[in-house]
Amino acid sequence: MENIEKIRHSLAHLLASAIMESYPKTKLGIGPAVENGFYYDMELPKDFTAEDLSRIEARMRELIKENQDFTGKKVTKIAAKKLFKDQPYKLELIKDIEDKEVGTYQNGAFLDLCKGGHVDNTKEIDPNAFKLTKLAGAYWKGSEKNKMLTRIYGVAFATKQELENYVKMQEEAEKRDHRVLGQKLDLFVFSDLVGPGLPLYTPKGTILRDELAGFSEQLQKEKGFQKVWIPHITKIDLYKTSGHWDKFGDELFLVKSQESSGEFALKPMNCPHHTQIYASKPRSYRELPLRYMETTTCYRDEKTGELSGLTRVRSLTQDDAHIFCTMEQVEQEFENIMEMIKTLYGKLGLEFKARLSFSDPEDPKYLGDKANWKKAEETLERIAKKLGLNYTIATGEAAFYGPKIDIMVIDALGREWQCATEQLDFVQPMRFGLEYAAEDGTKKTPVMIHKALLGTIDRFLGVYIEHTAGNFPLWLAPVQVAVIPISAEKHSEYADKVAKELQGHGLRFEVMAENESLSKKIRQAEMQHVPYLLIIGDKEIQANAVGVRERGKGDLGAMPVEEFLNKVKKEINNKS
RNA sequence: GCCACCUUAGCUCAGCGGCAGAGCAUUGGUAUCGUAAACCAAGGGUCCCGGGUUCAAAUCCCGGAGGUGGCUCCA
Repeated sequence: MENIEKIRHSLAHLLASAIMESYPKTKLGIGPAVENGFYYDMELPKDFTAEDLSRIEARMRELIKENQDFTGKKVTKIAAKKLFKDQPYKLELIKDIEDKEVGTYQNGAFLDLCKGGHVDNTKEIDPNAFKLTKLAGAYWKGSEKNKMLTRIYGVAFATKQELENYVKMQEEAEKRDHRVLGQKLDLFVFSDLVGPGLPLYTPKGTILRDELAGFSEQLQKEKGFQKVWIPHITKIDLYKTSGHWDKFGDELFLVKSQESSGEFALKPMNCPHHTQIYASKPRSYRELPLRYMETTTCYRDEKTGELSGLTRVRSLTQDDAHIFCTMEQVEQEFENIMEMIKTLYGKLGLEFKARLSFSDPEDPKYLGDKANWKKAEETLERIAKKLGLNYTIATGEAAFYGPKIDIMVIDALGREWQCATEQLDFVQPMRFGLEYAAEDGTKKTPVMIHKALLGTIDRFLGVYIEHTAGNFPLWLAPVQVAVIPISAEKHSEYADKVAKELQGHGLRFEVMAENESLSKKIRQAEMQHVPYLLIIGDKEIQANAVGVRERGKGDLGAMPVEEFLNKVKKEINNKS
């Protein structure tokens, strides 16, 4: 075990020590080390406040300075049950342990049930390199059927400097928060009348969505994907057949017809609809692969507490596609998709790695026979190796109908986000009775591949806003050029002439002709992260030029309008 | 959905039992300005909603909605 992990784990014990001193009736759950720190779950005898938190934190510092030893001791389960007779959660843990003996650790007056992994003495802990950060609720043993305990989180590092770096990083992340930037840059809004988790996109936000979706569609068309269109509601019978009704029935938005019988639902995904286009007529092997794509919105009745900005919404738009093909074609199709993903994320300046999301053989939620699952998972891993993907395997992360290659995007702050996905599905073609006539004249079941390049556009936009901190590349920027006449009176006419040229070349621009100082207009445009500002004054009019200022680079000096147009057109075409 | 906290002008926030406030933004006026905030003035409020306590509630209590951080879930 790494030393920092020992420090974090030891701090969890010290947290419990300090708590037990103040509130001896507290029932302790578990207290492990986690990424960047530690936590302890407990049932406290009183409501805990932020002031209590800082008091406990101060007490922990004192305990550290006492240079307490951590001493481990194995005891029999019977002895342990006596030691922890007032701790019902610990007793439950002891019951679950299969060995005859269990580990205990003592520091100061506090004894905890624990299998070890501590520092030898608290003097190894820097009292200024940790902080209690927040109070949260957490279900006992992670199951929502169990009681909710209070979880106290702390962050901890080996040195004060590392803690300060971490805090700085958090502050940077806060500044980039897409919910904050979404408002500052006027990209999307929410309305209490429309409802939670239902973002409304402003004209500027819609440009971003359209440009991203357009790029994705362009890549797909080049690979032989055909655009289709499906209605956003369906009879629920569709999902009873697909298997989604059983898995996700309680997360469907139900729609009631007042004119006919039968229940309807807003579509929470598109694959079942797409199967019905495939199933509309007899298919031959000669038609395969059939690739249906669509940028379309789905609706999921997510629990309100799970909603968050654009990253978790109730109306989500996917650049979705479903490929119907033979088993032999699977590999080539996956390669095509991966090629699109590489191009897309390459142009967007995002690193990524792959996660093979496989089934958990112990979990009954996965439909279809085990042999097929095994075959599908082996196929995916073979493809991942062949494509030289940097991948990890995640057991229990598969969809209920098949395993996936999930693409984890790494943003500018090093955080990982699941975006693109490609999934192999043997289950739905079977359940919908899909067929094609094979070369030998027999009827065979096609394989289905689900793919999304951006994933959910809303979510991707949230990630991308934070990745770029709102500094979108020129081809995406809602306003690409701001034309700023120094004097509204004297220079507006020429500014309008320049604007007309920009318009003629399909550029998105704004003329800032308000009666304000040049500095103020530059400040406004810079705060909106406009990539290029064209300053227009007497000098420019005389030289038939524009004064170019580039975002983040400052004044580039004057250049003829023609030269500027060529420069930006090149930049846009290259998506650089 | 569960636990904790939060909600005052378009935005960021102060006020915390006794007259509803500031900065920015908006509108009007003056200045016509060379690379990140000119000056003056005015308008703008269901203090999230509903109920209760009180002579008196933005302020205290209860319920609800929305948000934030977690938990659970994520086709």
